[in-house]
Amino acid sequence: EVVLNAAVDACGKGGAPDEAVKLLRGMERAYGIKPSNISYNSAISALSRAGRAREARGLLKEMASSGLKPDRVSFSAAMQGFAAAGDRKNAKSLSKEMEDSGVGMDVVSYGTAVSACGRAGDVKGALRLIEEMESAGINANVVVYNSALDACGKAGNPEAAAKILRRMTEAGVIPNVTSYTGAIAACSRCVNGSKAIEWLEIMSREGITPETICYNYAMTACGRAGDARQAAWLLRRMEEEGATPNRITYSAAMFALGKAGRLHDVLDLLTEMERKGVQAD
RNA sequence: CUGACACGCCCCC
Repeated sequence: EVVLNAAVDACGKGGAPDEAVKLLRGMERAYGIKPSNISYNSAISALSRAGRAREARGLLKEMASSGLKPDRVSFSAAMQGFAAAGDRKNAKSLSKEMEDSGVGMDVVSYGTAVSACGRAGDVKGALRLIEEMESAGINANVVVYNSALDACGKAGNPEAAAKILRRMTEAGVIPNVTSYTGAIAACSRCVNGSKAIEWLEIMSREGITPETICYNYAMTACGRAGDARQAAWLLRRMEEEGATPNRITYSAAMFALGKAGRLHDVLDLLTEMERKGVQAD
């Protein structure tokens, strides 16, 4: 039984949702083992991960009609399929069903709902959910705030990001790299390279070492702002600071340089990536 | 043994 559940989970994580569902269906027939909540949850999660949200929700329904009681994990796993697509409506309707069926929302299910807003760039919706969870006595954690920051990133709203960073700090939640990445992404979206660089400095000062992704967003910001010098400077700077440029870094740098007409520099970078063994595409 | 967070170009916004 544990073995079969682990197998269902492994199929899901390995990107084989159909196998996961097949195993779930075969459990009773081939092994005489009734699928448990964990079996269903693993299969639901497999479908959500594959972007098949409606089928995931279908399994959730089926679970209820087959005499099992969907739990918090079942609902969050199904919600995740919609959340990943930024489908707030369906995510919300599942959270409603969750409460209606007597399964309370917890920090993870709220986190999933906030991430639906995050992907959709819906800062207001994200903040509303945070208020709601706090008034329900559930404290938002760093993941929840990060999802709200992701909304600021997608919406290109660095002011809102600054506000959320302040707010989480006041609530005793320490921002991490992902948190600052949201703020930098917001600058990138709104074409503000120098503000992005400011955030890089702020986070370093706070003792959080910027990772490659942070520089990538900052370079994209510079590129969009038409500031190829800053982008090129960031590329050198990140290496000095110990961050490793990846394929996305180079494409952001090349985008910035190309836009400024510095084609020789673009070609130089291509050579440099090859020399460093970064795969071009 | 099961659930939530971040990256380019193009497209969308």
